[in-house]
Amino acid sequence: MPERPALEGLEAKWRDRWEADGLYRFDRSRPRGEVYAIDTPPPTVSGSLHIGHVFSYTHTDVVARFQRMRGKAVFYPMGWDDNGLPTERRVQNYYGVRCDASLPYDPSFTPPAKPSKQPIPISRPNFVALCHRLTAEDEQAFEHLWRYLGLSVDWSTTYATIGRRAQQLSQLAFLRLLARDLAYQHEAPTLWDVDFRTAVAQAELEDREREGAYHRVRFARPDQPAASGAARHVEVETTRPELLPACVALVAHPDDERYRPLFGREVITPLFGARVPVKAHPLADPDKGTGVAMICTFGDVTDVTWWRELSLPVRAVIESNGALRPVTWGAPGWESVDPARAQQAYDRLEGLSAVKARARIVELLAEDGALIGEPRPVIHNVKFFEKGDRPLEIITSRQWFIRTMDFREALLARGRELTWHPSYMRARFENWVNGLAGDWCISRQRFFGVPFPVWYPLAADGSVDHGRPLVPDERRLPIDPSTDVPDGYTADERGRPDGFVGDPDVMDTWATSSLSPQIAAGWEEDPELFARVFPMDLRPQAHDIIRTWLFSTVLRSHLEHDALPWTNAAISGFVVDPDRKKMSKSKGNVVTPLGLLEEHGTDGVRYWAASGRPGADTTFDTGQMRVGRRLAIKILNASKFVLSKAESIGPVTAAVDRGLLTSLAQLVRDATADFEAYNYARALERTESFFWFFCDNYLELVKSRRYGDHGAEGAASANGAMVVALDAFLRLFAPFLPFATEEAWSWWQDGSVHRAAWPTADAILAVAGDDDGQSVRAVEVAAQVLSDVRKRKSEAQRPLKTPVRRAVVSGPAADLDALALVEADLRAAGIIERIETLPGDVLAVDAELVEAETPGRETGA
RNA sequence: GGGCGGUUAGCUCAGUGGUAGAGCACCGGCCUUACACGCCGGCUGUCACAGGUUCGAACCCUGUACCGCCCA
Repeated sequence: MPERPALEGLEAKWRDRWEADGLYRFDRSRPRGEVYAIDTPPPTVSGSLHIGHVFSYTHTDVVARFQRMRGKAVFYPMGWDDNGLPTERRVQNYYGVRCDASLPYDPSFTPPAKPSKQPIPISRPNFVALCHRLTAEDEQAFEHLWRYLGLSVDWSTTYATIGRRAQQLSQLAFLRLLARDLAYQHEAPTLWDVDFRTAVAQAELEDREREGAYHRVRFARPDQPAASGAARHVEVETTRPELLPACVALVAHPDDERYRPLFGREVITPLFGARVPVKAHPLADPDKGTGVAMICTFGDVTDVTWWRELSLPVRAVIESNGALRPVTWGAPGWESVDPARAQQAYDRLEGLSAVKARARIVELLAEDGALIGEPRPVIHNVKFFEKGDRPLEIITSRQWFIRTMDFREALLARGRELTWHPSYMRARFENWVNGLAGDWCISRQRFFGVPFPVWYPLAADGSVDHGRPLVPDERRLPIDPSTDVPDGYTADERGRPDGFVGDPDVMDTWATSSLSPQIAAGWEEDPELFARVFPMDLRPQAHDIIRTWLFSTVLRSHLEHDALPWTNAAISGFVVDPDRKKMSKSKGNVVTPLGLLEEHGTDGVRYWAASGRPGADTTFDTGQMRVGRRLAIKILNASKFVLSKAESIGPVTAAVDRGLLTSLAQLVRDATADFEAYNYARALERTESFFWFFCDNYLELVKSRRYGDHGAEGAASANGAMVVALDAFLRLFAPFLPFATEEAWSWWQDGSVHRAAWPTADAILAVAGDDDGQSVRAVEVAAQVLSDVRKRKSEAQRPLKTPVRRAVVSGPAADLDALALVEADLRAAGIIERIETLPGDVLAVDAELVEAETPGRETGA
């Protein structure tokens, strides 16, 4: 036991000891009922660690430590999410390279020491190798922080979402779904990012407000004879006039009297002279614009709905890079009343991006006289890929999907079966499931990801036969169809007529992350482990990815195992700055986690994090970290005091001691109930509050007695109670403040506090003996009187060691009886020479201090 | 526009029907032999607003305002 206990250095000391002792190793010999399994969120290693990570991972660790102390074998793996776009982007910037899938593998390639300005094009295998190389470095930095934070992860159980095992399982699970027709391939309009040139899923969308303008455009009505006097035009407002060549119909609400006469008739598009029908559909909003809208293939998701439900043809103009593609007007599907004029107009748009084409077509329409008035500016919501910079387009392409819509009701039922902490977070899940618009698109046209384990036969004419995919035997997985060869073929048949070709796509990262429980639990690889840990007990995560990670994991588990992947979901909030804004890099308000841990001590930072209730957004507050640090130091000092003269331990007989332990037993009950309800913050608050009472009042009350001033028996009772209390406090605080508690524990106990049993009320009450309520009251009365005496001294501005000549305590008889039990302790703690009592209604104290000595003249400055 | 959460002391937050709380900050005092990284004491309120239920409401119900998040 050190002379002056300190927190400095405890993190490194215990981190190394825990690792050496294998303290957090999972004991896989234990039966399922004695296991607590956690589906840890794999952090994105290409991103930077921020305070939000420290916050939410601490919550999980607190729960893990509690469960471990309750005797569970805790399965607490760590994954690294290195799969997908964020890594690609980081590798591109870090090494100055660009992936070109058409290049052959160069085994001798090494990246330049300094990234060149002009990105070096490299093959996909070379690019993937660099991804693996960089993520390996990133993982080390993450692991260092996690260990410094004291996460009780079993570091022998790690996985990476791009690792061999994750690839194998992603492919295996995909093939199983394919065999059951739960995964399918389909050519359909799909959300598309024109910069990343990939499909994206509904879950990856976000709305952003953008400035736009309504352009009023005039369509001709050939059904009205020139002489009739009726309107010969119909006017449409659109924010995307550049899609006019892709217009396939107009649409209005079925009840809209203005347009009812037009339904079933045709109008003619300006500039391009295409005849398009006017249709009725309830999704058309009579209050928007002129009440009649253009249906283009495809301007937005509503266009897709109209196109499908009204059985319209496709006339697509946007290419995968976002530019307007070449079109031959007059050809089948591009009929026009004046093909030459249409071509002339279109030639001025071809090759332009959507934004440039918009400006150009506005000029053309104005020249033509088809543009009515000036464009009317609006602020409207535009759909973006959450990682993208330009608005999403909708492009028809061949993609892989997992069936989702068929299971809407089943998923809602799974959501009800899951226990949510806090419970109201389930509404987020239900909102999302109810709002699903289509099956889950899982294919991405990218490079760094899990490939689809599929090839296609080539026909004699070289065309790809997507209808008969070639799949490998499961035992071959993982495979890369761009280098591996399907059974029955040879490598030189790749790309040749009657040969084969690999599927070029990779899977959405969520298609892998949604299998995190299966990957960690050894599905189809380690059946014994899998049976012990799956379904898991806990999924901890933040609320922003309920629609992605939580949803997709529930879906995969439902489809594959007909079960929930876990029984509890603990949803943590965000860390916000004092203005209630989310802390994020783009807002420039992030702080480096390691610096915080060093400044305030890990226990101090963990205290702040653990004070955040499940689901609650929590203010970044270094003040709370300082409070936590102070608490950790207090634990060390109080431990030192309790242990310093604790040789004589005997039966706990004194009223103060018995009362303290009786209250402590209640604390243990309450804190345990809090933990069982995942309300760790409440458990911490209770424990902390009682601990300060223990230090400030109980320890002061028994100090004199435990030093032997009132005989050996009294000292033995005090020591007995203090040691029991300290033992319980260290255990109760251990999940929150693992370093300070372990340090204090090591001064007098064998083994680690983190492997010690969670305290029980019964064990403490066995020491305290039967309580008639009087001993608990005696402690309260003593604390009250002591406080009043201190107040008297404080108001007189006298030192606390000033003796009290006489204290008159008035109060109800029961309180005065209780007082008698603690009088000796109270007189010693308050330095009270004599205590007198008077009957009264409420407890009150009148204290008379000894006279102040005549202050002698101070000498010196 | 829909859903969810929040609004309590200067700040950060507890508080599920029974006398409004804690910590921080602030002010004053104390080197009391575990701790000056400490201790003692003090100050601080229209519990967002308006109705309702109840013997009694910060808490339950209805509505409003504002803040935040999610989804259209």
